[in-house]
Amino acid sequence: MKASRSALLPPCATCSVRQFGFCDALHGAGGEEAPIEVVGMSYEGRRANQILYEPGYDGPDVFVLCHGWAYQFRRLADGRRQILSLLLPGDLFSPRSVLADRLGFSVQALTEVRFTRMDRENVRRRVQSESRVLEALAGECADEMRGKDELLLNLGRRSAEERIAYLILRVMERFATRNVVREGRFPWPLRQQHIADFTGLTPVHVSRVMSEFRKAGIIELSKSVLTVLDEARLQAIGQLR
Amino acid sequence: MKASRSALLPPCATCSVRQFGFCDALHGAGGEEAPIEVVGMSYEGRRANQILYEPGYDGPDVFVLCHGWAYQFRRLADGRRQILSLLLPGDLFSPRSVLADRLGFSVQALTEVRFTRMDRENVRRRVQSESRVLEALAGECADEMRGKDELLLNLGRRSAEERIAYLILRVMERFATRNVVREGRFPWPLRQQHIADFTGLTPVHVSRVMSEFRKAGIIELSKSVLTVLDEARLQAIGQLR
DNA sequence: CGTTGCGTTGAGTACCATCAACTGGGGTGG
DNA sequence: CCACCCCAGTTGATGGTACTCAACGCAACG
Repeated sequence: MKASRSALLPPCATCSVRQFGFCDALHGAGGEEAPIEVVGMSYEGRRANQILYEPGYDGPDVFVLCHGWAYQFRRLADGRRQILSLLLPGDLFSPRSVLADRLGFSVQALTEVRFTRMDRENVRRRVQSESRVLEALAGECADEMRGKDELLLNLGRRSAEERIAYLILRVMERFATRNVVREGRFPWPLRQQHIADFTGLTPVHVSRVMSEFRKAGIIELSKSVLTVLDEARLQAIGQLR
Repeated sequence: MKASRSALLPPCATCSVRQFGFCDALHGAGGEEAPIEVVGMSYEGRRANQILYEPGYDGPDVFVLCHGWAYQFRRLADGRRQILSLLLPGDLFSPRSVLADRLGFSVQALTEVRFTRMDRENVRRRVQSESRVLEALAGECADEMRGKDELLLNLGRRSAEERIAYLILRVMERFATRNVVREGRFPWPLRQQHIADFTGLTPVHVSRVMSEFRKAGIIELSKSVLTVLDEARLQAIGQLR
C-alpha cells in the first residue's frame, strides 16, 4: 500500500494522458527523438492527503501529475483553507511553475498520486526554442486563469447550491474530456471537507445541500461514484438563478 | 472633457509608467532602436464607466492601460457581477491576451482612461525572439495569477471586514510601488458599488463596514482621496482574524 | 469491540442581504 | 438663483442563508 518514493523514470511511453496538454507538446515535438528523456526526470508516488508542494519549496523542478487527483490550495494563519484549482492527470501543478521559481500556494494529494519532476531550466529552454511548446504552455496558463476567473465569480456571487452544482458540473466536464462518463456516472473522490474548501462553505452546510440534491433526485452518491440523474436541473442551478 | 477616439501614436517617450512591467521589456530590448514603434500601435481614450473590452471581441490586438484605472469583471445572466482584477497604468488588460485570442471577461474603465493597442502577432514574435520579453510576460502572468489566488482566498474564506481591509491594503500597496503614498493618503476612485463587486458583498453592507472603519479612526475618505490613519490595525484585520 | 473518520441532523445564532426611506452634493434647466 | 433631479451613500427594520456547536449514526479498521 505504501507508494514508492524512489526515483524512477516516468512511464511516459505507456501513459494514458500523454496525448493531452503540455505532455503532448513536450513529447510530440518534431526535432529530436524522445526529447523529454533529456531533461533529467524522475517519477514519484505519494499517498492520499500528502502535501506535494509547499510555498517554501524552491527546487529547480516543475511537476506534472500523472495519476490520481490533487489540488492547489491556500491557507490563512488561523487554518481556514481555500482550494484554488483541482488537478487531474496530465496537469502541471501549475503552468506558472515553468515561468516562476515559486508558486504562492500548496499542492496536496486528494487520492493516491504519481507525478513526474522535470528540470525547470530544460523545460524553459524548450519553451523558448519550440513554438509548439510555448503554445502549449500558453494554453495551460490561459486555462488555469479562466478556471480561476470562473471560480471567483462562483465564490463572490453565487449561492451555496449554485456553487456546489457548479463544482459537480465542472468535475463531470473534466472527466468527460479525458475519461468516459457513462450515464452520468463518474468517480467522485472528494470528501465534503474538500467540497467545502472549494466552495467557501462549511462541511455541515455542504452536507445539507448535497442531501437536498439527493432528495430532489438530482444526484446519487455511493462509494465514491457520483451519478448525475438530472443534468438539466443541475445546470439550471449551476449556471444561473 | 470628451476623450479622444482618434488613432494617435502613444506617447511612450514621455510615459511615466514606461519603466514598469511589460512596457519596460518592450521598449528596453537591446537590438533595435525604438522597437515598439514597429508594431502598428494606436492610442485611444475613453471616459469613465465605458466598456473597453468584451468577451465577444476577437480583434488582432492586445491592450495596455496607459492612464487611469480599469477593471476586469465577469457577469452572470441575472446581472450579478464580480470584479476579477484592478488594472492600473502599465498593466496589460491581461497577459493572457498575448497568448490567447480571446479573454473570458470584460474590461471597464473606472476613471477616464487612455490605452494603447498593439498588434498581437507582433508582440508574440517578440515574446519568442527576445527572452527578456518572454520573462516580462511570464512575470505579468505570474502576478495576475497570484493576485487571483489571493482574491479567491479572500472571497471564499474571509469576512466582510477582512475583505474590505484587504482591498484597501492592496490598492495602497500598488500605489506605493508606482506613485507616492504620502502619510497614508492616496487616490480612491472606487465607488461603493465597485468595492461590493470586488468583495462579493452588497453596496449597503460595504457602506456599513466603511462607516465602522471611519468611526474607529482607521480610515478617512473625502473627495476620492483615502487616508489610512491606522495601517497596523487595518493589516491586523486584513490578513487574519 | 473500541476507535476513528466521515457524514447527518437539530437547535440556536450571526452575518450579510434585502427592502425602503432618507440625506446631501453636484449638475441642469428654468 | 433656485428648484429640481439624479446619483452615491447612509441608516433602519426585517429576514434568510449559512455558520456554530453538539449529538448521533455508520462503516472501516485494527
